Amino acid sequence: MNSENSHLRDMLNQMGNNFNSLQMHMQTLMQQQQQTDQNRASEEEQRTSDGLMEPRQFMDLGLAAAAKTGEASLSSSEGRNGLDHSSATDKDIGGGEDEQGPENKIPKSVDQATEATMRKARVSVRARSEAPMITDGCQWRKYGQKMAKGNPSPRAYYRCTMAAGCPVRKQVQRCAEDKTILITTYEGNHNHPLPPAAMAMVSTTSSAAKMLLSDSMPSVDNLMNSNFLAQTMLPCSSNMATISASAPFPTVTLDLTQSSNPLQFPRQPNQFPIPFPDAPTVGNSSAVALLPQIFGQALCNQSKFSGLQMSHDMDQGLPPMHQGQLSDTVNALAKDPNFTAALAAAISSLIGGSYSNNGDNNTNDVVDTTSNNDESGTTSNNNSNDNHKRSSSRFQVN
DNA sequence: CGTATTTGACCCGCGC
DNA sequence: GCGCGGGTCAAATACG
Repeated sequence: MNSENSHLRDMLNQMGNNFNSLQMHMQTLMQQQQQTDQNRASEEEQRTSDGLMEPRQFMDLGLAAAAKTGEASLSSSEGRNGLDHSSATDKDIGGGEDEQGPENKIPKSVDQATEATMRKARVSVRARSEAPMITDGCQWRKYGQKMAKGNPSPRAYYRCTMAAGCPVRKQVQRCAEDKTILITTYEGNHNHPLPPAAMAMVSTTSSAAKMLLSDSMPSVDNLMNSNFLAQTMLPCSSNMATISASAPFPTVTLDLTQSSNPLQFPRQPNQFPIPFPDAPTVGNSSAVALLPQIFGQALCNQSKFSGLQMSHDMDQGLPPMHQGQLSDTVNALAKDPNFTAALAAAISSLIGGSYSNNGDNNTNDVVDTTSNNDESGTTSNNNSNDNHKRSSSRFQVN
């Protein structure tokens, strides 16, 4: 076990280094790409405003409209919240998007754009759970509850109480179609250190959020095309993760339910699936065992997505460096749930650390990946320390 | 008694 | 301008 452990540590170090270099390379390339995209998008916008048909045949027109309005409402909502005025003023002052030449479009850097959207990005997780709220390692305080339209179950609003002034909030609601499914939507970034259990989860879906944002921010075209590519190049049946460009904010949906009935949760027409290969089946009692596989798939997906985007955005295309290596590793590890739980936490923490090293300190969109099934009762929230301890020890690496 | 939850009121954006 | 719906606030209440 020790030798294997050290061997795996080495592998993790290697992966971390590779990831860092890949991440930096990708950022550099994306910055270059955005310059050209800005110009091209502006030209295309002018053409379409002249009454020409949209050339994107595969694209849902509703989604296109939603994505565009989403971009606009994003700016306004940013301004309302007073979180980032700098990014909002550009477009607000500019007024309309028409009649502006390419030189009038202020090219926002990828970092700026991603950071701004990151605050508004949402990560939604669907998980089967009988408990009223799934445990994610953070402490939450309920501050509201509303009946949402079209859903008989109430929607609960929680605020992170691990640190004073932490802006992270989450909404918890049961699925209207299947009440055993708990939909947890996270918004915001933690401004405080997180316990290991939370870190592991944060890192995983922070990757998903980053994937979405880095992809969708530069232009709507990128969002459309890369998702289209993901759909066509990975024609798997599972409906594991979904990127929604529907306004007002970009949302990553991680579906941990793996419903046996694909018709049970009809996909919204303006959502594009990102299928994962070999997705596991999750039952009510095995959600915890799913965790390492979720991590693995998030990592795997991130790698694949990078590859997709690169090959699409850049003519020469950057090889998906660690794709095969990573998926092999993950698949192998996934066969031992006990060990992989710890390992997955280490992997995700490593990746989370690499983000921090890139000057992205608090871009952690937390996501539940566990279902707390050992709770009884349906009206009480469980944020007890017992759960924290259980979760922490579950992911500890010796 | 301190803390967490409940719940009606309130605010705000959006569509008509 | 008005109504609706989503989100938040805060006083009242419950709980340990």
